[in-house]
Amino acid sequence: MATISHPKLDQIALANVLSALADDTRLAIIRFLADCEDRQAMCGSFLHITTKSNLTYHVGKLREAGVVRVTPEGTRRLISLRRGELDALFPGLLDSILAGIPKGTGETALRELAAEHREVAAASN
Amino acid sequence: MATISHPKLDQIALANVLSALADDTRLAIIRFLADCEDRQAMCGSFLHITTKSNLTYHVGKLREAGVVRVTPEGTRRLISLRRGELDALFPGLLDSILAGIPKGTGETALRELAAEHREVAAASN
DNA sequence: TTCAATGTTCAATGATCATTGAATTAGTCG
DNA sequence: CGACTAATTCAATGATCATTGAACATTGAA
Repeated sequence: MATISHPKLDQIALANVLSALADDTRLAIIRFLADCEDRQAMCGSFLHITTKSNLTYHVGKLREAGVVRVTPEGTRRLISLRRGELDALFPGLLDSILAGIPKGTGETALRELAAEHREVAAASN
Repeated sequence: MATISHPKLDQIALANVLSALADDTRLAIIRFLADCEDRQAMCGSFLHITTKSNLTYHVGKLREAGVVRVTPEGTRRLISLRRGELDALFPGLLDSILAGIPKGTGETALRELAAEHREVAAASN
């Protein structure tokens, strides 16, 4: 496989970053990564969220938007937040988003969100 | 038309807000609104960005996500950022996004993009 | 070399998106 | 009333999205 490509700093666009983060699955991923601090996670760390091929898809989105860095290491891929770079480009953005992710986004959250959805849908008209 | 509906605070979800802001047209709109400070803008204020019916669409998106408040006033609709409410829910989010919107997003950008397009089209011949 | 573990690719599906323009509603003023 | 302004609705289009599962590729280790 060709080497994994990442956007350079000047190729990271706000709209793309927002678009990449505008999804519960991907919010769950970066929330997990933020908790990992320095230690890096691999794709398999997120299997509680969704399936493997779906993770490939979502991690790819995050990578292309410049949110995440993916490093091959043996048979795995180590994934880390591009925190410093994002902070430099959009100060405060990542922090405010991480702080705003509802607790439980991901696995268990799916059922909860489904319930919420029904309530909201019912209430909002 | 039935009264215009807006989500309540507890109905404003991060993913929806991000999704609403993940678009250059809508970024241009909120950038304009932020400049307006207290004074409110109407839909017509954005006709330099795109067409009327397209504005209805985008303003609707922003409203449903809870980013913007729309108030009928005579034959117009006054549009304002729900700044205080968003700041309370997601401190720092709106500011960091507003600060990160590239200068020229909107109108002028359209011409630039069109120029780019022509170049690309010309180059691929 | 064979195996198991880890991810990727691909095609298909259904959903949602952004854009367009014509027709329409709604409010205001002469 | 009738003309005017502001904005919405609607249908159509093409694009992109998220999800799924089966088949494939890569690596390290037995």
